[in-house]
Amino acid sequence: MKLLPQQVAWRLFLTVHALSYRKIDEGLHTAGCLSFDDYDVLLTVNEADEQVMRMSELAEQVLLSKSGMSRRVARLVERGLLHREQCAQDGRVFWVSLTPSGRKSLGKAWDVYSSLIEETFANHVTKPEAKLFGEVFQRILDRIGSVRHRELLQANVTDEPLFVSRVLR
Amino acid sequence: MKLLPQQVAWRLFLTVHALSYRKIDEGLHTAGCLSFDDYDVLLTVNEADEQVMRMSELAEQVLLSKSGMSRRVARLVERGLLHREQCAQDGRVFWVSLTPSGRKSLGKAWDVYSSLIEETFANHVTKPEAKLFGEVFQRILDRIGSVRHRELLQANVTDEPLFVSRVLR
DNA sequence: CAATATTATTTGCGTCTGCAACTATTTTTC
DNA sequence: GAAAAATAGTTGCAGACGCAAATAATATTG
Repeated sequence: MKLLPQQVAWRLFLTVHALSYRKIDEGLHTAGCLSFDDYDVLLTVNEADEQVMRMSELAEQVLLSKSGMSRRVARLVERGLLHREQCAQDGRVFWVSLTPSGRKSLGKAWDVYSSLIEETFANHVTKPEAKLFGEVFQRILDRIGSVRHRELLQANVTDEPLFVSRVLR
Repeated sequence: MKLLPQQVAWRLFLTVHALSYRKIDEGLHTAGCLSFDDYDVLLTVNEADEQVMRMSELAEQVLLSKSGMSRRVARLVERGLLHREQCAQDGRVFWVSLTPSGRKSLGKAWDVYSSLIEETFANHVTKPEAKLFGEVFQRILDRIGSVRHRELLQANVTDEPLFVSRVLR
């Protein structure tokens, strides 16, 4: 049985993801940074309009269940990285935002994370290759992805300090 | 702050992975197939020499902890998909192999899985693009990956019935 | 060849997760 | 404007994981 190049690419895609994911998660851990998972939550809040998000939005974007996010945020609040405040207008809603300490942790993690991206991925891909990757991945997202993720991508051309998210698992 | 094309590619890479992974896992589930995780275990055994593996090898290749694999295999044995037998020469070792039922489940899952790969990935990538992807991903694996994974790749050119593994998480 | 070290696997324990049930707070409806 | 429906978030519970300790079997060593 012969595999198509697309199938081979898929398999390699999965393998590269698994390996680089592990390496980066390990790297962040040994540098004493946020875990990849926590990084993603803080980053998502940081990228939100007004840098504030409600629990359910956060859960949806990070692709964690509501209950999972509820507990994750509780831990991050506990650690002083997030702030969680009941909405005055609608008592059902809770607004989550970064604390100064959370912002600092995010920045520190990004320093480490960005060099790990280079190490495990960017250094092995030429610029034109990367551009093609971006183009094809974007095409895939446009076809299979939700609107939400397309918006996220737009952020890449703004002028603000930026972090690269793993966006979900 | 401006991101390099490699960084943009990385972010899109993660996003595509997260979305397609979810879609495929869901698809397998609704079709009543093996979960992605279990599929990976059965596939790894199926690809092993003599279609037999020891626990620790299996854990290493699927990137699961030894304890995790111990329990996962126990469940799969329970369900009649794997066979687990103590080695006669070395009583510390346990050989894991597919049962006929396990082989059948694997085949059925591949039918579903392969069409899900098309849907979420392959259909959106041209052959030349896929070839470039394969080339670049292989390059990355050669530089950051272990020998083990390179070997896995060779399998893609054999004549045997083949499955594409997600190989790890 | 018995005591010790090493190797392969499993178990105890604490953590994190998702689902479904629950609580709390609006919003709708009649 | 009170009862019912809807919405936002949290908790109970059971499943799965990783780490470190425990077990079981073989290998080494003096």
